[in-house]
Amino acid sequence: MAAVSDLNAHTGYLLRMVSNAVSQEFAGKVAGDGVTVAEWAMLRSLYGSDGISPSALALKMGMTKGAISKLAERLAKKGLIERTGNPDDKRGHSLSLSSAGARKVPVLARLADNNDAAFFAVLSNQEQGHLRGILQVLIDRHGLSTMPVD
Amino acid sequence: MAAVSDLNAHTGYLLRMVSNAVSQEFAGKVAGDGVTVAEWAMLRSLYGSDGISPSALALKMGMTKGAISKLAERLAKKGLIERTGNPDDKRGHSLSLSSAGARKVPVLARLADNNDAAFFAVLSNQEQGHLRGILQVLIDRHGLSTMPVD
DNA sequence: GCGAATATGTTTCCTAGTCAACTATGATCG
DNA sequence: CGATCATAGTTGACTAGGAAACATATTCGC
Repeated sequence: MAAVSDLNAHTGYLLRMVSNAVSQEFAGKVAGDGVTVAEWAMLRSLYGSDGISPSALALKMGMTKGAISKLAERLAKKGLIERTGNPDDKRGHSLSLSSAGARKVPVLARLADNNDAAFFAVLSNQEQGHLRGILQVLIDRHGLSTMPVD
Repeated sequence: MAAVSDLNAHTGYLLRMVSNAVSQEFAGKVAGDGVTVAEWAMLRSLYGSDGISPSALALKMGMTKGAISKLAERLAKKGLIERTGNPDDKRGHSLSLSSAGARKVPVLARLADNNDAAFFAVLSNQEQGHLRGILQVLIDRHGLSTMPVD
């Protein structure tokens, strides 16, 4: 083996390549709807968790509260979500989908479904299952599922 | 099935979670050596391709030339690489490791090896092989290996 | 009940990358 | 040869996110 092993040899590196490719492809598809991948993720997270607080959402989405703050700002400006103050705790806010946002989610969800299906279609059903299983093991063992997505 | 399928259900989503986790862990480890993940990737790419042009490197690393330009700027400022003009074609430049940079690569390579091994150690050898195989299929079928890393 | 610790969001500064405009140089073709 | 076209690299405007400082607001301990 070489002293400096091939960068390609790292599984983490392969993972990053593939992950970037999926995301990038999806980014192109949702761009037509005027949203970014991160924005879609937030809209999706709000669907079903309406009225959640920014910090809870940060936990759920695996992002910092600063990032959520800015993301929410952008979505509010686009009229897709609404921010309201909490009367009980004046520090707290509530994030929820606007009606325009709520209408957009199913459309984007369909895009996401299609994108995923198309990208992984080059694998057999068995391989797809294998991949998902292995990823799930990694997620569990590394405690990555801090987010109770549903 | 729900009208809006679970975001967790998308394989691309799982992939992104795991990929981010590996990268982030590695980022923490190389931070002690004063470099970022992107900087390490460039140093590693230069090792063995000394004197490569910025645009060739962009192709190899799957980044835009603008990104390479800025990355090179940072590394040059840290004294880890050197930029020299090309006498034949006054447009072209050559990037190469400085001696300090060359000394740093093996150290970082060892860190990368360890990080990868540790992260995927929760999988059996067979599972690791499976994962790599599947990722390689995805990379091949989607034409992602534009980069002749070696 | 009042001071200290804690929680919530926002803001600022930084890294990181894309895209597109731009500059400078080189190549091609009439 | 010279106009046009192509290529190399840099730069600026922008999106995106993390880390930490910050301003409020709340709660806890005494």
